[in-house]
Amino acid sequence: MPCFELLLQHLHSHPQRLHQIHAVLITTGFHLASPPRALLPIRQGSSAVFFYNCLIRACLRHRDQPDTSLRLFAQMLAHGVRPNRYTFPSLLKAAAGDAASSPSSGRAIHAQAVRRGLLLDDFTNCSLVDFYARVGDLGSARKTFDELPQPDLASRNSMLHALCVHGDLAAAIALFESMVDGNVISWTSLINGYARNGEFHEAIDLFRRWIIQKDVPLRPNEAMLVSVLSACANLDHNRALFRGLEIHGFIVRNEAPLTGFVGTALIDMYSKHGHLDYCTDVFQATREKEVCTWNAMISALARNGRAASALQLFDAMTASRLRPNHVTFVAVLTACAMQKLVDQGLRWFESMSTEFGVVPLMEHYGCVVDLLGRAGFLKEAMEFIRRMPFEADASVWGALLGACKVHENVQLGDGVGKQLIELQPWPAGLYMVLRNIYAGAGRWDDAAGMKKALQNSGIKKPTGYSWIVSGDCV
DNA sequence: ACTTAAAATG
Repeated sequence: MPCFELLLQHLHSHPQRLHQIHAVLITTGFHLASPPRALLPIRQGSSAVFFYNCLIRACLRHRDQPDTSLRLFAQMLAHGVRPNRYTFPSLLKAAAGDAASSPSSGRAIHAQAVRRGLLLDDFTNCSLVDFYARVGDLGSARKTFDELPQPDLASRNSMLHALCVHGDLAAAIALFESMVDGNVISWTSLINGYARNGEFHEAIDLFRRWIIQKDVPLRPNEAMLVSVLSACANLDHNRALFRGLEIHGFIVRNEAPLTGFVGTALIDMYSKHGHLDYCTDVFQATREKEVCTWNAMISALARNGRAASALQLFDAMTASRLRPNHVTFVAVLTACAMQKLVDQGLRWFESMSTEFGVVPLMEHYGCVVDLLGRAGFLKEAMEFIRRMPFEADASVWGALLGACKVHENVQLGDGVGKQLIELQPWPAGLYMVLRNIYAGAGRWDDAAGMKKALQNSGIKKPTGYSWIVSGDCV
């Protein structure tokens, strides 16, 4: 196998070729074969570490090869190649993105890092904290972090993000406020933490606080803009629209580039507040449209009663080389449901997997049930649920229930309601739909029972919330 | 020559 020597030399002069080389190695199954035979020529020495580090890094781009990074790591140990400080950050990142990873694989890597004396390396520590948080073990992330004598800014930002993701906002705020050297990433993490935990006002306020910081050179930052705009989109209040408009103005004034993601966030924000004309403007002004930008615009049209235009835009999207994803098809099926285009909707549902390779998720089944149900094909919707490849969840039954309500089919609605009783916990809107069905049929006792059940469940009924309007996928 | 922290559409 002297070819590996050649490969290594080639890598020295053409590092950008790494991905091609890695792809070839994967497809030929080389580095997955038993260790000693396949990679014999690169046993020890500094170039071997470099080679492994590069390959492990390449795993980050090849998502389709699960646990390859861990195999590579095991293999390098088996070869007696010693991992160094460049090894662990990539390894941990790759392992965290691997669905099969668990805290225990992290602990094995962690132990190796300790053995290699890398606990003084900021990069490795930061990656460890991040890894534990990403595989859902906040306790270990916290413990690792707390044991660092002097965590650097990146490690603190990692911890901050971890706390936000796991919903421990109090601890996140405490950490944030203790940081005198917080940077844009720290601010973005907490703004996003507020937003994803439903504290939209706080997210917007923190963004404004950041703007007021005069001594910091304000370079508008894409992640921060996206986070705060999504807070404006999700806040169901007129004030939120004005805040969104302000931020849009801020973007224009500061000549922040209207990237695909910022454009997406703006379209979504205007769409949720019913300003379809602004959505169109932003969509046109966004130069490099991402798939999500198209999705946001298609949903905006569908949501604001322009289903035909939504379907036209979907055609335009497929006509360009972009690949629609599962979100695209939620939007398309929603548009079909609103226009009662049953045949067309069913055709798209069929072709999404056969033609576009997008496997339908629960949401898509919910959309089809909504599509059939709205058009009055209640029996067919029921039949469709029976033939689903997996158990329908509350959102799917809820779509059918909504249709029962619209078409005043108390008998089926009653049956569906009984089905739903099996599925806990109920979404808040469900109680009200059931109540209305019973009330519409004059079954006041049952209706009152539902209202009582809602109160007992302790769920707050969101104001202005309607199961029917929000559609198929609640 | 190889390493760390933030973001979105349903």
